[in-house]
Amino acid sequence: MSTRHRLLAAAAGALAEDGFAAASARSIAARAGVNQALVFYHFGSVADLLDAAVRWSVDEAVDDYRRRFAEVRTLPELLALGGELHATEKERGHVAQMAQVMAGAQRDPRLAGAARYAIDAWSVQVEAVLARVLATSPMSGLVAPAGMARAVTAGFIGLQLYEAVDPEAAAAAMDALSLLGVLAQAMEGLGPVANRAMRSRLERAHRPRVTRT
Amino acid sequence: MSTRHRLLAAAAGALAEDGFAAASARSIAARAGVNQALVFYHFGSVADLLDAAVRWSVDEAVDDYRRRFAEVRTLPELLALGGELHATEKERGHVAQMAQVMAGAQRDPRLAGAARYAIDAWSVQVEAVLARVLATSPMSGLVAPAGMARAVTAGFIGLQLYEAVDPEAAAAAMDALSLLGVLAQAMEGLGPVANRAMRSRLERAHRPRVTRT
DNA sequence: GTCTATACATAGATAGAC
DNA sequence: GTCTATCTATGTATAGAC
Repeated sequence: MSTRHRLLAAAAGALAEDGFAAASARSIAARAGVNQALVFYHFGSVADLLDAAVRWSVDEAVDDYRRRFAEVRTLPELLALGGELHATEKERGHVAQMAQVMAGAQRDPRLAGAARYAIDAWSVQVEAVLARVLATSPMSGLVAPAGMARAVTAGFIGLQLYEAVDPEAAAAAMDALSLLGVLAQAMEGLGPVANRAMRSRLERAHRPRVTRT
Repeated sequence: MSTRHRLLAAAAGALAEDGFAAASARSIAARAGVNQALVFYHFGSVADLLDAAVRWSVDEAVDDYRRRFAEVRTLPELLALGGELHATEKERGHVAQMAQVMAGAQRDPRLAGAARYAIDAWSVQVEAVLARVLATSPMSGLVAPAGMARAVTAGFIGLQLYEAVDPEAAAAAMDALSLLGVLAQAMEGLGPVANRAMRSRLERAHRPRVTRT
């Protein structure tokens, strides 16, 4: 394993486990078992290293899940996969890492670029699933899969942050969310008549956007 | 305005605008226009000041919205209020501040306490609305308002983080979310027969929890 | 490519004058 | 209560030996 590679992995780990604020050149180098100066030799700056590490590790993580996403056919399946992803990635730290990157990105444009890259990478997967899953639903054509996918991904990151703050409450939140999938799924099997009725209700309710004054 | 008070406000502002990593005793004191040593005189440590500032500012923010939450009667209204809150608080920085606190909380137990306090404060408001709004819905009794409220609040924070990373995409995500409210609202007006049908579908689908092997 | 050594900025925190 | 001055630790980054 090359030093460059070790630094990438160490930076990703430092972000996930120690957080953005503690991801210094010294702590990353120590984690990688190499000298601190090599951070600057290989990547120029800590920000550059973090940027590279996020892109690298997000590519790896998404690759691992690409097949799983492709198998999803229903919304509850998507939520089940989300729950599984939540559990696995809590150990591996990929999503926690993203949360840290997004927090750091609030003031660092370079990290913001990495965060955009990461969210897009995950969202593209979710979007493909949503487009497939919602095609036969009364919601089809009314909801933009791209926007919904971003909402799902961003919301998921919020939940991941919450997980570290209050594990029990976060678990209760995940449980409650599973109902949304059940709800959408229940709409699927309504039959053509009820389906059309539901759809017309949705269209009528959706057009005049809700505005409060 | 007392020095103590100025420090609280400055700490809240530093968190929201400069981020957790940049919220140092010196930068906060500069923002408050007081000497750096006063942070330690009044609060003992930076972590203690941040903790106090978060609790103080969350109490203020929630107070501002208490009445508005109490007026909400439907899910689309809740989402509309959420959108408005998103817009106003982006300027005031209360939710961005929470995002920073949650990011910092990943490794700092004291900040984790503040984060729990903050999420609970918002969630209690959301929970009351959800309990009221869902009472007449086919979902009543199936979804735990407490868990759902936490999911909404945590997800909202994720969206707020996303806002700084990719404003256009975040706006698209908010738009897509508004459909969820419309969806639930459309279920409300289905009439008693369809309502019961929907409810039985939900109950059947919900009981045997979706598990993938 | 990797190391040691070091320059320099900024962090948290405290002592003591006022 | 507030200030100046200072200690100490840690951060980024670079120069130069190997």
